[in-house]
Amino acid sequence: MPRTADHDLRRAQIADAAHRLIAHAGLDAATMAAVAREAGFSVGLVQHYFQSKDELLLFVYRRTTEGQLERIMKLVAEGEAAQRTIAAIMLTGLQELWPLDDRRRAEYRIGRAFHARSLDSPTVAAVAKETAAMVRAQIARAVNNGKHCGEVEPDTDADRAAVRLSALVEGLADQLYREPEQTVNAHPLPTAAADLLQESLTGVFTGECHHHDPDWTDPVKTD
Amino acid sequence: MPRTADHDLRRAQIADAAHRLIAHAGLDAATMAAVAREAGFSVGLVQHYFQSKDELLLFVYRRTTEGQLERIMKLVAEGEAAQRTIAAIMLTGLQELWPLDDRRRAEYRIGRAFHARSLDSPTVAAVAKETAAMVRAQIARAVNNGKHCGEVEPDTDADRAAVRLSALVEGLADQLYREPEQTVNAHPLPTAAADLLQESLTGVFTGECHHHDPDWTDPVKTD
DNA sequence: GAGATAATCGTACGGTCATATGGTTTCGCG
DNA sequence: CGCGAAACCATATGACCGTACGATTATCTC
Repeated sequence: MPRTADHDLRRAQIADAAHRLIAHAGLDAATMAAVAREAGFSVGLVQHYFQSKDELLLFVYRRTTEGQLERIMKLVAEGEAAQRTIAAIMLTGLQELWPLDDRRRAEYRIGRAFHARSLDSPTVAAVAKETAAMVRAQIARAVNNGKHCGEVEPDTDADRAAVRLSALVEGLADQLYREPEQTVNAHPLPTAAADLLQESLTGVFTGECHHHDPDWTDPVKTD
Repeated sequence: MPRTADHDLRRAQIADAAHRLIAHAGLDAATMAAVAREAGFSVGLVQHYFQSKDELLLFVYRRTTEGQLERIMKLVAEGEAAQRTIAAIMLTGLQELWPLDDRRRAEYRIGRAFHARSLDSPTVAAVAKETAAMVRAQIARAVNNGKHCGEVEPDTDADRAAVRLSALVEGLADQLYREPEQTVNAHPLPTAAADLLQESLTGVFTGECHHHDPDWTDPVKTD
């Protein structure tokens, strides 16, 4: 057998290079040559690991959104362990989608770049749809779990709340990126946005938690 | 004096052609050659009326957002004339920003395409910022007028409400485009979104209107 | 250690795009 | 009329990009 290399590692290195380029200068800057240079490989090698540029870009997009979701899941698990209220956990978790530091700003830029691409690329659109559905489903699940533990009124419409909250989070993300310096009544926008999100969460999670359902972070079942 | 042509008309014809192309197939499809063909002119003529492609695209973007704002203003004026409540007028007006028919879908696609471009182009970003600020300012103004006529509690924070409402509208627009078929508790998403917006408006416009201030639609003063 | 094969590289090819340039047509006005 | 300038056109230019392809290198196995 011949020379070997860690296939997944190479793909990750290349994807990371593309990730950096897209975050720094947009999709147009992520040419095959630029990605190869950034990764420290030749163009031919990038081609060796990705059959086409589209495949590479889709891989990067998937990777980025999955990274975000995983980080949120981790925060949820930690909040769970610390016995925090569902509302408090969500307040922290959802802010992972906001451009509040370099890492999240990069993810936001990538998300928005691919969002535009999704308008004309069915494959990218599918990932965007999937991700959005995932976020909504997790929120809905959290609300439903809130019912079981007493944080949420039993007649609350979880799906409706999920649509509302995810829309608010997405819209605030755009504003935060566009006008980070903006102030609302002397509060910087990041603070104001967090307040608004908390307020909206309080509108749903009106009660106090009586017990913790350790399963509420489980993956959504499609039953 | 030499041959004459309606300069503004030509620019509008070219911009319309570009508008159609971007709406139909994205910014990448709007090449100089494609725009010229769509408009029925030669490439040289397009160059004659726009010094660069960037100038053309910025012109198209400006035109599109201004068109949206004008349409909203018109709806507001009509609602004013019909003595409708501020909340009702806003419910109608803000939906102009949602991709609910071909025209608005086209505008949404253009808005999102340029939104991505704004991440790396300061000039485009400036227009996006301007537009967002305009929308927010109009909402804040409407809320303040609501205070004068009794629809809004006097201690309501108008700026805060404007940030919240504009974020919700923007986020719902994305969901509406991404998953128009989505249903929330047996309601189609467009209906559910309108309900959600109305609900949020009702959260701000809690009272009844006692009189109409005919000036509340005036352009925002920067005093 | 030899050869087989994956890993890696460099480059060439075909296409597209924005822009530059020079020419042609049209028409207002003296 | 005729001429000059703007309106308009066709094509050349130079750059860049995604991909194809052949060559080279390194390492695992026997």
